[in-house]
Amino acid sequence: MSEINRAVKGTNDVLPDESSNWQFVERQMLSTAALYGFKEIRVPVFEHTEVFLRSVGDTTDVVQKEMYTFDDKGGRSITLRPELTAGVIRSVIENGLVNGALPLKVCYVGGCYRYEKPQAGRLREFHQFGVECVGAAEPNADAEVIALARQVLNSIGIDKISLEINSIGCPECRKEYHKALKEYFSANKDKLCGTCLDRLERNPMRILDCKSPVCSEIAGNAPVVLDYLCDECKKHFEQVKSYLTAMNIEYTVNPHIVRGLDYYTRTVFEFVSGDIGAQSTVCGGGRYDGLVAQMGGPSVPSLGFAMGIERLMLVLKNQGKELPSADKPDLYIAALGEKAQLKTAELCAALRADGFKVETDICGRGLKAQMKYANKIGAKYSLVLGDTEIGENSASLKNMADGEAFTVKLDILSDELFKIINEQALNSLEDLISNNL
RNA sequence: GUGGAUGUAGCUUAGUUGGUUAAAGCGCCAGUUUGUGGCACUGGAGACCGUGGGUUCGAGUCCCAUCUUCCACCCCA
Repeated sequence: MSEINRAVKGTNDVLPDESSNWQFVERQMLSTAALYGFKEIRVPVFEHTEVFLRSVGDTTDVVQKEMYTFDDKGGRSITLRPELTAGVIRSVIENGLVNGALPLKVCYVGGCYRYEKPQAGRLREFHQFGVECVGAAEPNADAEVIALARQVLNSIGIDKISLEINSIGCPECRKEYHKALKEYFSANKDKLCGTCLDRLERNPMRILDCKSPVCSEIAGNAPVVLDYLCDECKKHFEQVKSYLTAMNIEYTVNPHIVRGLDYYTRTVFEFVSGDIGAQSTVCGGGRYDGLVAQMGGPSVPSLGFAMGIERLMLVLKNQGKELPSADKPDLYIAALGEKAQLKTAELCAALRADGFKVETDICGRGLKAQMKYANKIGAKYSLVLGDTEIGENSASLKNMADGEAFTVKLDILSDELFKIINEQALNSLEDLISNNL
């Protein structure tokens, strides 16, 4: 296949049969967020490159080797967003939203772009749902945001998933911890793998995450962050845990979870699934108290999370979960002949104006083919219209599920159908029929 | 960026030691007495065998390159 009919590497189409799943999931996300007072914000897919350098961090892999960056025709350096927090915070600052009522609670759904090597659950264009809560420092804010994530997952049918939390402290206590880690790992320098030697310089906390057996064994005895937290951070973390318990949210403390973006402080958390391969983090988030100030706004403590929609879809699929399917057509009208087609057009217009999903033949097919089609698309009812029916001003309405048919008058078809379809009035079908006869 | 696997009709696959018009099932379309779907039967359309080179009288089958997809590392959602 040539390039013209092939999607770009690492991108995915959402096909007609899948789109209702996406619509369902996104609807659940936004409406669940609304329960907690989060309103949707929509920001551009691209930003000045500087926005990401400042927020995500210029030493991170995301910035160093995964961004789609280019100069536009005006000579600006532009980057397709690799995540949404940066752009959202930029917008919050630019539009002065921090001057309004705090906390500011916003949520978003949108595509992100990262030049990565695709694998299970990892794409170059992927979609995230996330929230940002700006201006809340208290530990119950952390718990509330985590609770929201949990409820979103539940609302789309994901229950088998675990929550891991950790605190990576504030910049003050993290300095101490880094020092301790460096000392510890330097002592074992000769045993560490190549990448970890590199990490030792750049970000020693990453070594805790290494999957090489040797490194992880060494990491097992490494100093634990939680032991290095300052009193304030320690207290905050304890309170977050109490709130989670109070809200009946199960969690495990995993001192090895380290988020990859520079802006995190204190609480970090992940929802992890064992059903989708190596890329098992479905939702990641935490507190970023310094970010707003770092991006030129006032100093306001904030936090948030993001979840990968494709990964959620994978979890649902691999766990065998069925989402509510798209609504089927209420009625298919099979029309025979020109006269009937005109009448059908009239009926379709009236019924659709009333909010019914109605389809009819637009391929010039015969009756049998039309009925087959009606069956294929899952129409709940079908109606055959020909010269005879037009002459008698009545036609036979057929329930496609059980084959039951009954007569309806054409001029009041809309009303009758409405009665039938609404409140699954299948039990009152008989009344309807006798009334019509 | 590193490593392993894959690539034949819309989908799932068969194609023997390289040999005449590349198969099957599902799906699609159309028929099986006149105007009623689901079942069954019959027929039809649909593939330059990922792409580009090469070896050969001859390649879907062998070699090289390249791309895609998949899986893992790395990293992250």
